[in-house]
Amino acid sequence: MVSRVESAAATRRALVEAAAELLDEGGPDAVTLRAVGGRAGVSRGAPYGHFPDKEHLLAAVATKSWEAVRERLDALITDRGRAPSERLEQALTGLMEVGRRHPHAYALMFAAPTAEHPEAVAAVSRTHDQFLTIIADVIGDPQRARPIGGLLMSSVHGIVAMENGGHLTPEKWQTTGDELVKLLIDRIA
Amino acid sequence: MVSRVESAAATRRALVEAAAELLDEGGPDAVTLRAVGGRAGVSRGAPYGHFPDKEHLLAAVATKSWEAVRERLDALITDRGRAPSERLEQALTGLMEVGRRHPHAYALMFAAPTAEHPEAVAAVSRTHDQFLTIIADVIGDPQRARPIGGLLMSSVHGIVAMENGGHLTPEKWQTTGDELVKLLIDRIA
DNA sequence: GCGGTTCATGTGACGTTGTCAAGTGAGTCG
DNA sequence: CGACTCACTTGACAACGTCACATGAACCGC
Repeated sequence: MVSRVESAAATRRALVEAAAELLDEGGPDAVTLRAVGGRAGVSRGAPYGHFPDKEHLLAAVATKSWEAVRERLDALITDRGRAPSERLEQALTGLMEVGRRHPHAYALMFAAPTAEHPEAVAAVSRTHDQFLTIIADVIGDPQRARPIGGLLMSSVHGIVAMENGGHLTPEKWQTTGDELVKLLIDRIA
Repeated sequence: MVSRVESAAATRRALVEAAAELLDEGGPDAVTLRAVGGRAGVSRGAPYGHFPDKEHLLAAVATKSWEAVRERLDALITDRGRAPSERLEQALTGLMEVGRRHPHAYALMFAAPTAEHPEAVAAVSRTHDQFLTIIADVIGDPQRARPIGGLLMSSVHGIVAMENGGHLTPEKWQTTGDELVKLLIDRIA
């Protein structure tokens, strides 16, 4: 019923999910290989059968998070019932939502992926491509869409990062992240 | 000549500087209390005479970095030889420059300062105020300057963060961080 | 000057962490 | 059914943050 390779793949999935859960619940310090193994139902050394080191496990978590965002964008692109501008707004606010709901995982997604994690780099690239697809539908010229897309992506990320870092206090800036995204789309897209 | 409190203050300064140097040179993993003490010329336990724990030492590094940025802005504001718009551009590109030259310290500056570090929060607030001063000189209405300032600050931070994380590749977005800052100022300020 | 006090620093120790090497046992195949 | 494979367990080690205690020089009242 459960072949050996299937159970190995299941363990790998369980390890990544356990790491993601621990990251969500307790931040980076809570992600211990011992805790990850424990939650996944294996021992502390088991992860080394699936990942060369802790960094690669975290890269797998980042990859999974990026893939989840990409799937949201896929659904958005497939849904032909919405106007392009509406899709763009939903794409950007969707990213902000992820950053708010899973701040630590979000920070991990935007941390520098060392060149030793090609799968993470590929997942980021695929997701960015979907962003560009959505943006190009709003901006007619696909040549102009790329820099505009870079600015939108960077700006929204900055807003989320400032929010999560506690640097975007309403008292200081007299505004909120949501308002800034609206203002951004208004001025840029 | 060197009183006891003076030498203690000097040691504290040396510890913060050593931590900042190690952070620049080897990233967060290189900042161990043993290495910090060693570079500052004291033992591994000496930092505990000046900081309750490692986190507070890092908060002092972040505070110092923010103060350095604020001093740059102070000089920019005092310099009456420049047009307000030029001052704004220099303020934003100056922040980007800091992010490029000291990526790890920059990341530390924008990490979430827990409420237990009021000095760090105060340094951030003071620096943001100077940003707002410069921005208000460009935007006439000081009421409108605050949200605009929040958007500019967040966006530039996002650009720097994307750059440092390797997520702003020219091939993908057909642009650079410098171009995006220019585009941002053009559209927003 | 001088004895007692204060306090920054040095040192030994402990629990935890990431990591590796050796061992183990269940699943797999001829 | 026997030998092999391979994911997993366990023991061990160095490094880390942190604490308790020891030390010695700078300070202060006399």
